[in-house]
Amino acid sequence: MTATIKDIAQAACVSRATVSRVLNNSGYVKEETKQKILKIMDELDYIPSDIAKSLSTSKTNTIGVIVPEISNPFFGELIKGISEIATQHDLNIILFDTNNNGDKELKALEILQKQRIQGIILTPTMTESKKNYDYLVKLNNIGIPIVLADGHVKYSNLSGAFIDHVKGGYDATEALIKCGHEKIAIITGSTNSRPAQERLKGYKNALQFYNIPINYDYIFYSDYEYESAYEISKQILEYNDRPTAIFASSNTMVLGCIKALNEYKLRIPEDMSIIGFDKVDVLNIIGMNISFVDGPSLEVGKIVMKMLIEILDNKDNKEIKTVGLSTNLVLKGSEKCLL
Amino acid sequence: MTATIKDIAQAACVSRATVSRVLNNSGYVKEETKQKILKIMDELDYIPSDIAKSLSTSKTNTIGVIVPEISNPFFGELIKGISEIATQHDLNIILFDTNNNGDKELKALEILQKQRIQGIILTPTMTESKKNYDYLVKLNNIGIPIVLADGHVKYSNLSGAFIDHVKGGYDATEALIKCGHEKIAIITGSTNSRPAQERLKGYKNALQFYNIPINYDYIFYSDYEYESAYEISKQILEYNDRPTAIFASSNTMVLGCIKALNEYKLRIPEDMSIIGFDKVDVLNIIGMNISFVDGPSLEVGKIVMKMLIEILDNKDNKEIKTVGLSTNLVLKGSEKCLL
DNA sequence: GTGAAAGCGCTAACAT
DNA sequence: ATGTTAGCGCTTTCAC
Repeated sequence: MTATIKDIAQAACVSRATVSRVLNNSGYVKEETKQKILKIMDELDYIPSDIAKSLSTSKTNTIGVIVPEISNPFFGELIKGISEIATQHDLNIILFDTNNNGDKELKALEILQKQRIQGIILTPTMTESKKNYDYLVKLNNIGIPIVLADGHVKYSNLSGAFIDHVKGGYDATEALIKCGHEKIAIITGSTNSRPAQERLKGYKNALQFYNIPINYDYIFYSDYEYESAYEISKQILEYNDRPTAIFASSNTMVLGCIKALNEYKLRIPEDMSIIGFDKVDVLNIIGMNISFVDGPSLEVGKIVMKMLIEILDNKDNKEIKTVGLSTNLVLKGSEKCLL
Repeated sequence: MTATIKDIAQAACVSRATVSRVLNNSGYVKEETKQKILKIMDELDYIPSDIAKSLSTSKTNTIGVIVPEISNPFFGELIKGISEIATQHDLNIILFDTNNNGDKELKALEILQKQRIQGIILTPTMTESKKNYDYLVKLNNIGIPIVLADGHVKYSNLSGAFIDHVKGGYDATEALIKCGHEKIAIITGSTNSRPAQERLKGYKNALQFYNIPINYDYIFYSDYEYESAYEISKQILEYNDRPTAIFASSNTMVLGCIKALNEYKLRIPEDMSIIGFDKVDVLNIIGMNISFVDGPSLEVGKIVMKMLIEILDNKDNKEIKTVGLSTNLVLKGSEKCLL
């Protein structure tokens, strides 16, 4: 087995307390004995046990991160942001991918509790409906600081950083309107997704502001998957009164939309204008210029991590904080100007 | 603070040992007392400490996973595969993204050692050159089972599962040859990447087998980034004796290649045939049919995890195992038939 | 400056 | 079927 603090102490003819002191650079220890101890540590390939330290100090210096889907680049960026700040503060990350599965999310929370991690950053998978009782009870009584990353949990009141999806939806729609479009379809996420609801609201707000009547035949509910967006897009293209523009309000759904357009041999933007939501790197790389609303995922990651650290440094302050983040409209020319 | 096993024992008027027994379903305990204890655990919101358990049992049931770049879908899939098997065996995962940074990789190894994790799955970032001495020493003396996931480490001898990149390169090149191409360019990864070397070797082997002389002007060294692949592709397109096909041997590099072709208004495959390496989901989704060599990333993940579990279950057996995995050529029509 | 000793929360012989 | 007890490897208060 590996050497323990006891072995080091014996070999150096000092007490374990002294070894512990040099380990943590705490308290006084004569330079000479310090050097001796360090030398012996090296010789014996000593590696301190974080487990024992955690048990002793009641601090694990580890946080849990729970996301619905790692492979979605939005969360990849989010994690990168979290990771960057965490590393700066010597915090480790235990990561859980729930695969959009609420039960896995609950399970993850339970594991993290047992692991005695210091805090949790969570993007919940069940944002609205599904009033899973066990889940809410767990979340509200978990006794570990939680910060939400761009995902609300109904019936609970937690700190977090949230992207302004209403503004994002508004901006995208407004951009199309300003190009002269009036027949604008939206493919939105499922009704129990709050971001989806908000993006839709932004869409409606923009239309109202510009006095364009809302045509409910132009509002399509998808499920964030490209397949359904593809089917819906085909449906849109078959319309008698075909829209001139489509706001495909997620990075996956815009792909389904593009696929449908390709199949119908329709060009972007000559034959159909489109705007997406969230960046799709590959499209930009290959030079396919699709305008989109950019959600600051990396920044959200950094901010939530900073918020969590502040909470950890300031345990007594139980106040709930909420940070709003604005989206950024990136126009690449996939919206045709009709004026 | 949270309740401990001691609190439960006192409240239930039993010893801590008995509580521990119901906790682990081990040994005998009367149904009646068991129920009483469970009830009290529930009332007191008892959550056992994995930390204390780990210290006591010298088992953390946690493994470390180190990858060079989470956002690359290849590693996303890999992690999914690992995760799936790990969950089945109640193993937790601590994830490290080294961002292709060798120092971070070394740091990750050190943290994992201190965390007393049971084993490591590693895709090293520094496959060939950079004979970082500290790193090798660490790797060879770490005292924790390591399984490599499709990445070799020179001067070390570790178990792992590896994709047959030679065959992948061969298959791609052969497919082009069989379509009648003779002037085939390859954009390969950096010379210190073993997979890149192997893919190149496959390319050469195929040419030789079909008696096509190797033209070293057609071999281009990139760095796995799309930008350089883009620059190289433009260079290729400017050639007097322009190749009729390009084998862009990674998922990022094929994008740079496509970008260049788009800029030159060249159609695939009418004006240029291309084959990539590793799948790019987005391309398939939007209906852009690019042929590619598919590396079984998900399967690699599952296999390495299973290998690691076997090692953990069988500590005395120190034999080094190596599993080879074949690639799969997926033809989508981006190679024009000249015959 | 350094040591002794108790304790963090749990497990696992060994007793009974 | 249950209790006793000695650890696991480290920190930390209080003495000296």
